[in-house]
Amino acid sequence: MFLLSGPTGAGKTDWAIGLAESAPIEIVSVDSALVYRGLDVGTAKPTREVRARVPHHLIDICDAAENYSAGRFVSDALECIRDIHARRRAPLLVGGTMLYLRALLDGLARLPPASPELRREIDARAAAHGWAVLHTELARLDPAAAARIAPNDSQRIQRALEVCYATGQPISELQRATSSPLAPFEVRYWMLNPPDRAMLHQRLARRLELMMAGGFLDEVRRLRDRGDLTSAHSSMRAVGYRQLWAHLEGQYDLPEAQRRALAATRQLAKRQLTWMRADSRGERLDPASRASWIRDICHGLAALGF
RNA sequence: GGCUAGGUGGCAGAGUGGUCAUGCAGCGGCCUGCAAAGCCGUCUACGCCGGUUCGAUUCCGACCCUAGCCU
Repeated sequence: MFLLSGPTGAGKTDWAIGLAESAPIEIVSVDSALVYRGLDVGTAKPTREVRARVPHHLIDICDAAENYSAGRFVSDALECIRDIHARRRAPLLVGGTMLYLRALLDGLARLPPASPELRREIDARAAAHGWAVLHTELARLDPAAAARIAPNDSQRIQRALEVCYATGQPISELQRATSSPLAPFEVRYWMLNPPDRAMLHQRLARRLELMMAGGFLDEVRRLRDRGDLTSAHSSMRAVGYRQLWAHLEGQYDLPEAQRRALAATRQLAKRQLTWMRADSRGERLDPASRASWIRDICHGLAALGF
């Protein structure tokens, strides 16, 4: 099986589709935003036509009001991989959600899933007393976790407390043991690495222009008009959606929203590049080497009898 | 030409005779079930020239530029 990651806008999707056109592969998306139905333009989701031609998985698998998670991703992805293998084809996992990728590569500890009740309760206490107080409480329950988590890092403090309450054990203890769910497979892992940041920024700007021209704002308006979504849903916290939502709420004008959306996109790409730099496992690919990459994989697959 | 206000880091915007504004962007980093999230760290600033001073971005003078008003 194959893994292809890279920052947003690097062209991962094009590569994957290019490969799928000449190799017996199916694409498994590794992307926390593509899972949501109704988020199309702003996520640069592969079109229906493309998906009719090349099998894609883990796209449009949940409602925008749901909260998908890394845990669900790992089991969903493993199921996809098994199915694709059963069809005598090779899975190509493609995406830029680095936590998901890492969860697959390194495994996730056996932790309880999110508990909406506990989170609500923790949020309420944070609103009343501040996160610093909860961090102090964490320091009492799980000193090792508290030492690693910044006093301001609301999300991780919440998760650590949630796990402590739910299991009665410190999260730092439970996180100790993990094993790679990909261990049984032969994996090749590539990272698409744009050599020039300025050029990537240009691409991102151009892509956002195209999204705006392609009805991005209407898409967000439609989602907002459903009435059951809020800016707190993970789907609406996605890059671009958040800023356009805020604009529709009257927080700033459209040019400002677009400016902020673009900045958020650049920051996303930067964080993805940071993950990539820290990961020595993947082979770095230059965007110019697409044709030879495809050729090599085709040869490799042919040798394996595909 | 005269008067007035002002010229602060990529942008916005405080302030002070000798340590630090701050926010945004940028850059670097962290990352175990919300991750397109959340968080941490970080940069060359004081228009120009001279003067006062132990020391000036801050005080004084000239000059340049900008905005408004006047002729």
